[in-house]
Amino acid sequence: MNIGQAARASGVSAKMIRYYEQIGLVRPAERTDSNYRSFDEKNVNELRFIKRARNLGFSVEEITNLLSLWRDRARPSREVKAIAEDHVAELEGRIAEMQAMADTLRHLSGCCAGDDRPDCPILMDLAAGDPRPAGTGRRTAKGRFGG
Amino acid sequence: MNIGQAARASGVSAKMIRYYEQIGLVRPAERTDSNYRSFDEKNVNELRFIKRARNLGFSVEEITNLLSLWRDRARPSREVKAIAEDHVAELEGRIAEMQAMADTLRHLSGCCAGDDRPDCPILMDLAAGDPRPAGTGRRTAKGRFGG
DNA sequence: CTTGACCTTCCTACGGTGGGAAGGTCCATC
DNA sequence: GATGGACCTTCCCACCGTAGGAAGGTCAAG
Repeated sequence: MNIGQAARASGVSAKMIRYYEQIGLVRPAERTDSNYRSFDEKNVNELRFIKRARNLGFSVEEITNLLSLWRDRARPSREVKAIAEDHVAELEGRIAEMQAMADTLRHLSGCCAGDDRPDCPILMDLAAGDPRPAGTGRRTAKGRFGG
Repeated sequence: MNIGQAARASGVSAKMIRYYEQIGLVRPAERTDSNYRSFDEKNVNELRFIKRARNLGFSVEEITNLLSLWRDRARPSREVKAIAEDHVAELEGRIAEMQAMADTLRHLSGCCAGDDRPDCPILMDLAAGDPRPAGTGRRTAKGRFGG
C-alpha cells in the first residue's frame, strides 16, 4: 500500500502521515526498493486511531500516550481514563472561556443599535472596559484547531 | 514613555507591542535620539483597546477593522455590530464542536471502569468507532488562543 | 567607570496543517 | 522503447500569536 492509498484508507493526508512519522508519533514505515513508503492494514488501523483521537481534540502528545496504552494489552484502563478526563477538563475550561467571551459580546451587541449612527457601546467597552481577562488560568500552549 | 512602561500600562508585553507594530496593527511608534520607541497616553489607550479585544477572542485581523472604526468618529455602529456578531457566531461554532467532543468523551469515560483491568471502552471506540468528524464545517484558519 | 536595567534588532520555537518546487518511479498507452 | 501522467521522495515556506534568547547599544545611579 502506497502512502496515497493509506491516506485514503485512513482519512489522514499523506502530508500528515509523513509528519507523524517525522515527529515519532508512528514508527517509520517500511520502504520499497524504490524508497516508497509501504503500509499494511495494521498501519492503517493505527492511522485511523490517530485520526479519531484528533477528531476528539486530543493533542499529538496525548495521542502518543493513548497509542502506547492501546498497544499494551496489559494496560490498566485507569490510565486511559485519566487521560480522557484530563482532556475533558481542558476542553471544559476552554469552552467556559469562549462562552464568557461570547456572552459578553452578545450582551454588547444587544446594546448596540447597529444603524448609521456612530454611537456604539461595543467600541465604548473596548475603549474603556476593565481588562476582563477571559478566564483566569491563561492557557500556555497547544493551540489546537489551528489553521 | 519607554516600551516597558507602555507594556506595564497597557497589559500588552513589549514583545507583542513590537510585533503589532511590525505587522501594521499599530502605527510605528515615535523614536528618541537613541532609537528607543516612545509612547504617549494615546498609544497606550490603543494598546489597551487591542488587549481587551484580544481578551474577547478577536483576531488581529478583526482588531484592525475595529481599530479603524474606533478611530473613525463617523462610523456607522452597524459595521461594528456586524464584526461582533460574526465573531460571536464563530465562537459559538467552535464551542459547539468542543462541546460535542467533550460530550462524547464524558460518555466514554463514564463507561470505563478505570481500574487495573485492561478492558477499556475509550480505546475500543478510538480503534473502531466511526470517524465522528466533530462538527461538519471544518475551521480553516486562525488558530486563536494558541501557544 | 562600572553595574545593571533597560532598549534595539534578529533568529528560533511551539501546534498542526497545507502549498509547492525539484526530482525520481511506476504503469499504461502509443 | 518512448512518452505522459499519476504517483512518490525530500526540502522549504506559510499561517497565528506568543515567548525565549543572543548580541549589542543606552541610560541612570552608585
